[in-house]
Amino acid sequence: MKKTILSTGELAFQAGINKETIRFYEKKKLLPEPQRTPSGYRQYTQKDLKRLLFIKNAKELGFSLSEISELLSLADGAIYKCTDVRKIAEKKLEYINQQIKQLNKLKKSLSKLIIECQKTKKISNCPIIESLSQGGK
Amino acid sequence: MKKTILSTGELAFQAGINKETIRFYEKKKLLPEPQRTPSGYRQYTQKDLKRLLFIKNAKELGFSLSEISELLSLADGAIYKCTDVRKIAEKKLEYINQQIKQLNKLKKSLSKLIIECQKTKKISNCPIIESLSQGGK
DNA sequence: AAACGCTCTGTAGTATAGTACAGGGTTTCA
DNA sequence: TGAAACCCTGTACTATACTACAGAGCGTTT
Repeated sequence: MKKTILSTGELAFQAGINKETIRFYEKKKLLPEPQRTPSGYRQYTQKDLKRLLFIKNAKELGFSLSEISELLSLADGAIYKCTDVRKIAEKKLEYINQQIKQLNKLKKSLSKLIIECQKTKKISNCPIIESLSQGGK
Repeated sequence: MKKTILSTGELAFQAGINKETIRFYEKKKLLPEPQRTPSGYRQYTQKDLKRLLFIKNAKELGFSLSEISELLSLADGAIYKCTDVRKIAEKKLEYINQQIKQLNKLKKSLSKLIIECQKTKKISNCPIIESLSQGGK
């Protein structure tokens, strides 16, 4: 039986997220301000837990908090457009592809330097250092 | 004919780097404290320019400032060991490979969601939102 | 009733890599 | 000589994503 009302600590535990982070997300408007007890303790619901897990999942998919904010606003709308959501995802995908491309380029350059370095018998004048010291890309 | 003594502004221009960044690198010990004129103006040499370009190149190769710091310390040593340098580069390469792997995973997940989203005719209940809302990876 | 643990608030610190600016002094050139 | 252009210092701000902590109040347990 799952509790319907959760304290900050319980919510944090259920979601596997730091308590402070929950307050941080509230400040960032990713989580709505919850009901409070008369003494001021936050009272979260299962809906909040779901939302928090949404954020967690989206983060794992590589979305930034501001992108997640966008996604949440869309999802919060009475009628959100699938295409709007897709647009964000596609933008992210494109960015990820660029990153992969860039990293592959770095990988190539770095691998080349490492191989050169391995072939070198010299103690000093490491090809990696030399290459970094010289101008030109 | 290249000037042998460069002011901060000239060095910045030659290296294609912001003036403030040069002071920042000095604070971070990536650049040594240069000679000064009697009135306190920094006097850089071609050696400093080279070092700055080293930093720039290394950054383009994906090294962080602290890694660059390590590389520079090695290069500064009277006798640095090529293998020490290579170790840093190899560590970086491994990290880059991990990043590529991780990004490829994200790419796959995101592509799948986008394709599902495209197939959907529904206005609401976007598969992307749905997927993010659900638990499980 | 006291102790312990939980929660509250606001502020400040962490890491990364800078950028911007205020308020002064210096150089250069017309 | 005086304005423009440059340089100096220190501090504060940017963005991202938290994390830590002090000092207070609340709630439960013994």
